Amino acid sequence: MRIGQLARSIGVDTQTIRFYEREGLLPPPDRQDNGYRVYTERHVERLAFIRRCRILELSLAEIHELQRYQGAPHQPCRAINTLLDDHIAHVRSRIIDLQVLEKQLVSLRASCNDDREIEACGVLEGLSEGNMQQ
Amino acid sequence: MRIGQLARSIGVDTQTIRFYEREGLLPPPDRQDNGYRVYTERHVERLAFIRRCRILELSLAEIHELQRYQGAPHQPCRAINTLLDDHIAHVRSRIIDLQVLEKQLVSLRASCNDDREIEACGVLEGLSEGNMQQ
DNA sequence: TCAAAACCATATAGCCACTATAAGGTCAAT
DNA sequence: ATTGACCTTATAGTGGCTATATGGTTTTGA
Ligand SMILES: [Zn+2]
Ligand SMILES: [Zn+2]
Ligand SMILES: [Zn+2]
Ligand SMILES: [Zn+2]
Repeated sequence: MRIGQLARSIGVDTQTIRFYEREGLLPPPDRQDNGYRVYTERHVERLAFIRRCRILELSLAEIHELQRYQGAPHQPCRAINTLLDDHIAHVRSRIIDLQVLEKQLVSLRASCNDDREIEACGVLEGLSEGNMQQ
Repeated sequence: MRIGQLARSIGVDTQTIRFYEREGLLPPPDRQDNGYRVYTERHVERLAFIRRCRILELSLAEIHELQRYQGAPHQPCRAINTLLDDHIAHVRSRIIDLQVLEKQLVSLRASCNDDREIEACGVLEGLSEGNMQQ
């Protein structure tokens, strides 16, 4: 299986596959005589794993860590669960930040209707005056 | 006022100020004979404006656009309000994405307790099998 | 008085996870 | 013979900074 077929089967760009190889997330495949990469079923699974992690917005570093754990199957799995807990905490904290942000933005937006001159725009005034909490 | 004092008064790094100047968000200040930048009260206000926008996570491009509007004070302000509406829409859509993500992560986490070998880790299994929606 | 500390300058590279572009080699079908 | 689809490497760009290197200037104080 060549790179284009692998890319289509998983739904990523060929560039991304080469990028993962450079980053050490995908093992370097064998090459044909002409230099073309040849992938196996293992590469397909490995790439699918990476993509599932990325959909969950795990970082490449976190994925790398998970791959290291996979290499030591008889260790306790607590580190993996902790990694996920930390990631969940990041996501939750980001949600809260954005919810605060949304409130501020909505309140700012409420300070203007659409029928003013820029000079009198409530939004621009709100941004220009220092009445912002934090 | 030199760059360090400006930086401290607003709470940014001097590098950031030079960066904003390069990006065209802060007008280039006058220079002393030794080449040091000299800022005025206008620069302070302009930098404070940028930072308030950044706290609301407006992009530098959006801030640039707002600054262009400020230069045409007798135009109608609808474009500004629309810019903010679009930004609010981005934020809301990101919140929803992250909430979906959080649910998926929590459900994945629930598939493992802390007392297994990596081989049997529910989290790793969940990531390795293709049972993910989307 | 003179050296250290604090400040300023520019240029360059790194962060993250890709994405885009350039310039070219390989292969099958028309 | 040429098109088109595919493959290769190398390099640069995205955003919004932040860090580092290297060197000039000013201020402080022993
Ligand atoms: Zn994470
Ligand atoms: Zn308005
Ligand atoms: Zn926006
Ligand atoms: Zn586990």
